[in-house]
Amino acid sequence: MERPVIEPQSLAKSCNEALILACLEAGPRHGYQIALDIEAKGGGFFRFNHGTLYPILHKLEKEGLIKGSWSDEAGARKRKSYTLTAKGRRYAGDLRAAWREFIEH
Amino acid sequence: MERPVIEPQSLAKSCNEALILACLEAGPRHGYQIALDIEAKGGGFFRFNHGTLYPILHKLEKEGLIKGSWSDEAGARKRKSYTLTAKGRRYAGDLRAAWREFIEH
DNA sequence: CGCTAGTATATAGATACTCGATATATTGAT
DNA sequence: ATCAATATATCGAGTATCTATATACTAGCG
Repeated sequence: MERPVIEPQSLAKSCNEALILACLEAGPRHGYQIALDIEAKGGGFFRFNHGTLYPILHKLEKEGLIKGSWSDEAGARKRKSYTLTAKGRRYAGDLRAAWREFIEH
Repeated sequence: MERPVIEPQSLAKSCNEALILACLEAGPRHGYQIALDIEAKGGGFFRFNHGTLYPILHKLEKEGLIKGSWSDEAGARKRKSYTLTAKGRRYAGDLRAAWREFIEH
């Protein structure tokens, strides 16, 4: 099983997806937090669009790469926490390794 | 001048652009060679689409990040070699640094 | 010499994605 | 009470990408 989990038809598995998956590798978090993390980590270079974020999360969930679950704590605001699935973790690892070849000269 | 050269409205400066720029940081090369390099370096994970490549190169050239020049050697096939401009080199460096934060855990 | 495969750039229609705006609702601060 | 921040979500318009197609040169083969 050398091949990536999801057939990459191309590079269109966009920056957004790659960054979100890399972010979730560090641990589960909810959508808004992902956006803030990416903005902070990217040193202001990546400005995340909230209108872009949620559709991607839904797509990734539909593809089985991440899994969302609503928190139901009393007195706390409702939020949906996302975790990488086994499939998603493999995919994120492969994707990151491929990127590293270009990033580390 | 801490700010990136080109205002990144978002992440939409796609994977394709980031990879092409990172590729050209290693030295000038022509379109087809860029596609082969990215395929090879990405370990089969990135499969580059030739129909995608050339429009992006034209766009990057129009934005002043890269500069193309036709080789005119006798007996050799015509090809357009692309080089990073000063602006493009700065942008590519910033972009790579931002990506590194996510790639190197 | 004709055939095929690989090199090399380029464009177009259909599809998919992202942007920016908008909507809703809760929490914390002044 | 009011404002800003948190938190998720959707929609139309604009943009980018995919797939297929087109052109043309080079090298290798029998």
